Amino acid sequence: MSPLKRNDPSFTYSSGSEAEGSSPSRKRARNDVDESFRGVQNIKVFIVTSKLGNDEFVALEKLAQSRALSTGAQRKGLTVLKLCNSPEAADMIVTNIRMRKRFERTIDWKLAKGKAVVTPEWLIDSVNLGTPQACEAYAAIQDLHETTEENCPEPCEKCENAIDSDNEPHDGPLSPTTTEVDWVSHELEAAPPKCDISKLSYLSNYCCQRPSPLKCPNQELVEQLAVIMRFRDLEGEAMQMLAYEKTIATIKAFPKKITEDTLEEFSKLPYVGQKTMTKTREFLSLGHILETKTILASERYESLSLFTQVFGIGASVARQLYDVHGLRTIEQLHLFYDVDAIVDKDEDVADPDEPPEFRIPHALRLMDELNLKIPRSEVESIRDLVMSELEKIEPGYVGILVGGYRRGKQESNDVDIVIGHSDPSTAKAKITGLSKKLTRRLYKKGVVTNVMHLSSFRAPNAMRTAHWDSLEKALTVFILPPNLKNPKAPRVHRRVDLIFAAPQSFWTAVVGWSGSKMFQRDLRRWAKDKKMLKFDSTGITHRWDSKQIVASSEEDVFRILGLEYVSPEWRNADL
DNA sequence: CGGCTTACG
DNA sequence: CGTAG
DNA sequence: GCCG
Repeated sequence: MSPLKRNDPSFTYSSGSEAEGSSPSRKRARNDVDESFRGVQNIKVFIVTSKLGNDEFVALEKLAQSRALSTGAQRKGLTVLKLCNSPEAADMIVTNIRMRKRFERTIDWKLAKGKAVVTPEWLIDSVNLGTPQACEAYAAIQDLHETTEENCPEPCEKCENAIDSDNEPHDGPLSPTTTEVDWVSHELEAAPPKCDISKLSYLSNYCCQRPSPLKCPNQELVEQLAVIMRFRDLEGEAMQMLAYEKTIATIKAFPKKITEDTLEEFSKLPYVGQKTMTKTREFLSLGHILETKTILASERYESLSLFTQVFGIGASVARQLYDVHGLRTIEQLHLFYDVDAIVDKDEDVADPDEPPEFRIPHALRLMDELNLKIPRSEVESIRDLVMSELEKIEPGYVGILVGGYRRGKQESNDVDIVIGHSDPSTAKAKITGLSKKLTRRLYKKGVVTNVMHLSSFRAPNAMRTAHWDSLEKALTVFILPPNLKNPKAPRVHRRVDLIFAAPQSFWTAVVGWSGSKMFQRDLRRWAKDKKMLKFDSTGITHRWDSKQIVASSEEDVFRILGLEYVSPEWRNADL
């Protein structure tokens, strides 16, 4: 039957996330932000150097620094990991040591009994999953297992769940009994799913209720349909394109290989109609879709695809270039836009303080580089560079890598970072204007070469009551400074999107910018259709009175919407 | 046959 | 119309 | 192109 069977108790109260208080909505009406966004919880972490290589230690330090995590339901606000220099001051001790005797030589045993003593994997998983993990599964020393559980800094619902599922052989994150794990490679791997995907259903009409992996069992069919989808887009058939996007999103969550045996079940899935079935049958019998083969063989598709790869050229301009100007190749585009001449002209008027705007000639020159995939390690380097620059402006900024990286993609097309501030009382002031300030600094350092788009907080809208836009964004081009380890490594221009979020928008921004595109669209569609809520870049608001509902964690966003939590690795509803 | 995310530049 | 997820 |  329908997977949408639950009646949502949270509907009446608009948010199931209130920890206390019998009339949450009235309280919120008084002061939205301060009531719901209660500030920072610091987790102080001490890392034991023994039994860690220097590189490993440095990597762990980086992980623990200025990292924003979401809290559980009981506490509201940001959780920030803080490194500290002494074990006495710490809440948690991270160690790679497993033997009690060796550990006792480093840390006083009585002291350790008052802390949570965990393996490096706790740090890695907590950062990768975006929320502090229950310590129980990560106890480093057998004899400290119980005290570690008791002293875990986030004793919330997750710990209860962990106890509930105690007898279950959870193949969860990492076995605490494992010794000598290759944890550096774990850091690079997609985080293991922590959501309960058994509560999701691939039959839902909304992809935000389905578990969508990065690669599905029918990935080849998806690729074939995606060609038709792109072609519909290029030809300006937006609704047909949308239909293919939805069909693809459905298939991404279908866990069975489509064969003659499963074809009937497949035909009943949402957004799988007659046209899809015809094409799927072709794929089953021929190994490809007939229309896809035709499209791929056409010069028109090849040229239009090529043209739209240039930032600033969409389907409409691409068609005009093809139909009106008769252009076919990138070389012809270069001539058409007179790239060399415009570059010279631009250099004459360039402001040394402000990064030049990004126009089509720039995009053309950099097209080859910008189309290169970015490995996860470089995504992380770019994040580290941005965060260290922010640290110089003022301490307390936090950043989360979002986009495809967060969904587990091994290679990204661009880098997306949501930036906030850990002190909610001053965060708005510290975020306002930061977009321009940061990009200017990075431009002067030679890291940012261009800014394609800058937006800032808008003035209050006269029509609506006290409603500020709470996102700033900077769409930029980066080039990293030479790598000291191998100076000869090629340096490539990269697209980097920086999103600056006020505290009340932080977690909705993280969810939105984590994508996928289709996942985000269906969250908004769900909010509208089922919950009478509006989900936009500023957050979630009631449609009738425009009162904002502030989410205090990523999971809170799902709770507010009355949805099961879906972790980022399962939000890959797009191709 | 209307609707399909939403906003900014 | 182009950008973003 | 598919759903309600």
